[in-house]
Amino acid sequence: MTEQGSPGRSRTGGVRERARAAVMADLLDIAAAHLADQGAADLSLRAIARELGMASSAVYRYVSSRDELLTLLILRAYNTVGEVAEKAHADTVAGGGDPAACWLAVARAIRHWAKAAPHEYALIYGSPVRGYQAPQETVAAAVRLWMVIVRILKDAVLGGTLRPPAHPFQVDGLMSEEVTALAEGFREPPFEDVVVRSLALFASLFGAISAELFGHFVGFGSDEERVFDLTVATAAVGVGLDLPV
Amino acid sequence: MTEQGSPGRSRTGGVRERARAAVMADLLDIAAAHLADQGAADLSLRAIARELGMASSAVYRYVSSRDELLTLLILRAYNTVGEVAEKAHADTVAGGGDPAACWLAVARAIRHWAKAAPHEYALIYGSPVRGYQAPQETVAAAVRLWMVIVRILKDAVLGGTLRPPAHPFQVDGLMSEEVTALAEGFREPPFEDVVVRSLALFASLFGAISAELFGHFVGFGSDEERVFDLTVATAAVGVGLDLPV
DNA sequence: CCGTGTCAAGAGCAATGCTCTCGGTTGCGT
DNA sequence: ACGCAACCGAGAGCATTGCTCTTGACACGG
Repeated sequence: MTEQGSPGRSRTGGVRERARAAVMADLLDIAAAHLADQGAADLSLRAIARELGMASSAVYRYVSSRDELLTLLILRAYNTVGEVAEKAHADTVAGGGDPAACWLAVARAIRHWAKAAPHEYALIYGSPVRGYQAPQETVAAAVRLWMVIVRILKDAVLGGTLRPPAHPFQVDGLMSEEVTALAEGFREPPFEDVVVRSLALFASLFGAISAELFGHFVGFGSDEERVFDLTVATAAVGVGLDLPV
Repeated sequence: MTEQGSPGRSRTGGVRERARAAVMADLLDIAAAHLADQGAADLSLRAIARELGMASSAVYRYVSSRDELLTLLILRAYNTVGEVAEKAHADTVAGGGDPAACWLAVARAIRHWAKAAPHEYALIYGSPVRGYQAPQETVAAAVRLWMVIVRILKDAVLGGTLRPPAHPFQVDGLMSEEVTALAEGFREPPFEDVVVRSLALFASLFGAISAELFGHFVGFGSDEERVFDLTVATAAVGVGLDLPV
């Protein structure tokens, strides 16, 4: 962290840095594997070192602390979920789906990923770990999913498929400048409150997956996939999207 | 837990058991305090023993493992949130509020509790801890909140304030028997899909609080309370409740 | 009034995160 | 081409954790 990471003088891709990068990649892969089948709480630097064939102290050359490792894995997870969302969106658009179909596809895709990698999901959308506080890098990655939501809503407005709210919300000056800038196009009626409604989409997705994954919906429905679809669809109705379920 | 609760032979409140109960209460209080300001991950039996003035090994007379302590705290948290919800509901009903106002009040009350006790909230609604699996006892406590939701919806149907869905969902045989039994009264159109829609209410509440508490909405809105209100209200619109925001 | 059962203490084991120091190696600048 | 500085890995070590086992003491109840 001091300055060992970026040698500065050696601008050529030296042999040493290549080796370092390779070890780093191995380390991250092993860590991701451990995370995947044991969870974040049991992630042990010593165990990783063991599997890496190094002394436990040596891994500190690559990662300054356990928390930094977690941060790296968090970043990785955020980017994965961002890619999943973007891919599902692109695929649906390519298949001729309308915005509502897009949102359903994105929601399903993220749920699918979450069920396949529950510990990674929990790492980013569950309780934050120990004294961890999101570094600025993570927010950029985390915003990718929300950007997909905004894009879907924008397409719906432009395509005329977004049902205007029956009871619009008063949202003057509620959202921050950066956010309204990112969501350009939601200023005039009847869609001036869509930006804040997009958060409901986010929250419902997040809440539905967490509830299912963390066991709060156990025993409620026989077909969890359909329960999920309908849960997400209900929230979407409130935003003005009628999902094809 | 075994049979100590029902003394059997010593029907008189024995001195010994009284002392035991007192120590147990102290232990739980200290554990709750540690949980409150350090989080579940840092909860240490040794630290509790220290504060209790006992040897670390002695606490195992009262609690068989760290996980059992966590379970006890989880139970306590579930009951707290259940009480909070029930009280908010009762107060609003007493104040003459309609079902929509009830749901807003309940949602706000739970958010308020969550912000005051974030670690307890995370304990039950965040990522599940280590190898922990919810014992049967916890589900009864966890269901209290959902029962409040169902009651609100039932009152809305009976009072005629629940807007029928524009596009009803096909829900034949989707929900389990116990659940439909608990939510008696949601079988015939146009409200046959309200039970599954109630899960959307749950998920949106859960998702909105988690998102705010775990930092996923940082920098979005200037007034977090109002963002929360509108997020919950959006999902409620999808269920047929128009919250007074 | 004494035996039984409960309690607490202490030592100890296997882990963990992290630090420090010590050689060995590499590679860049002079 | 060489030497020094940076880098890298190993090992020992500290403080901490959960949990177990054994031992001694106390209190309660017959």
